[in-house]
Amino acid sequence: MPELPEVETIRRELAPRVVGRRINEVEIRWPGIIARVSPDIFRQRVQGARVTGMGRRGKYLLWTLEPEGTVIVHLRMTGQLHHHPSPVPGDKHTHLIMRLDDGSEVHYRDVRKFGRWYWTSAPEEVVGHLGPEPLSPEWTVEEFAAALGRRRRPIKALLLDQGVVAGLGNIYADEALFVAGIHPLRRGDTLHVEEVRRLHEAIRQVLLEALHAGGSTFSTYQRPDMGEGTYQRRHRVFRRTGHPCPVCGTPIERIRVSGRSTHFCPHCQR
DNA sequence: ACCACAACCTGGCCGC
DNA sequence: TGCGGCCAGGTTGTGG
Repeated sequence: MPELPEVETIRRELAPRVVGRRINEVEIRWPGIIARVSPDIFRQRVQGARVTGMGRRGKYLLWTLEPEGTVIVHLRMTGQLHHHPSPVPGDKHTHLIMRLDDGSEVHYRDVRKFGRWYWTSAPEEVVGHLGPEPLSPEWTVEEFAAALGRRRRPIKALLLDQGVVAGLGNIYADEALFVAGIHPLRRGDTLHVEEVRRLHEAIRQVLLEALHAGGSTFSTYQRPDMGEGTYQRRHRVFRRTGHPCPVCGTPIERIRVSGRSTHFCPHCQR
C-alpha cells in the first residue's frame, strides 16, 4: 500500500531514468486504469511527448510533459512501477508499458487494478483537493490544529483524510499516533495544543524515517529497481497485534476505526 | 456536515 | 487437495 514515503522513493528512483526521455509508445493492456480521458486520448497525448520533470503530491506521482500536459499516477493498493533497461514482455498483471527513446521501458503492474493513470492539462483538477504536504516547511502546527479543531471524527479517520494532510495511509497514520501517544479514537476537536504539536512532529518523524529506509515493503510494494524498502522491520504497531509494545511491553491491540483496521498500544495511547 | 458502507479487484489465508 | 468465504486497504460514490 504505497503511501508518501513509498511514492517519494519511487519518484527518486524513476526520475533519473525517465526525465529527459521521449515517450515513443504507450501500450495500454487494461483500459480500465485510464481515468478522466479515454485510453485513445491518453495515448495520443502521451505518445511523442518528452518528460521534463517528475514530481509528487501526496500519494500522486506527476510527470510533466512537453509540449503539453501532465501524466498523473496513483498506485492505490497494489500498483507498481518498474524500469527495464531493455524490452521485457511483462506478465498478466502488467497493464501499461511506456517505451522510451533510449530503448528502455516503464512497466505498470497492478494485481488489483485499483490504480489510476490521468492525463490532464490542469493538474489541479486531479490533485487540487489535497491538503498540505507534511514534509514541507510550510505545513505548520497552526494549520494542522485549524484543520483538526472543528472536526468531530476520530483522529485516525482525520489522518487518513487526504484533505487534512496529504500522503498518510493506514501504516503511517497508526505509527504516527503511537509515536505521539494519542488514542486513535480521540475526536479531532478534543486534542489539546500540546497533543497536536506532538502529532505534527510524529507525522514528520515517521515519514522521514520511512523515507530514509526506502519505504515499507510488503508483497505488494516494490521499488522501481526491484529492491525492497526496509521500514516494515521498524513498524512499532502496524500489523503487530499481540506483539509487545516497544515502549512498555503491553500487547498491541487491533480495532476497527471508520472501517479501517487500526493498531495501537492501550497503555501508551490512552 | 456528518457518518457508514458498497464498489472497484485479486491473491492469500482459513476452516471444512 | 479443493472449495467457499473472508480479509487486505485508497478512493469514489451513494444513501441515511
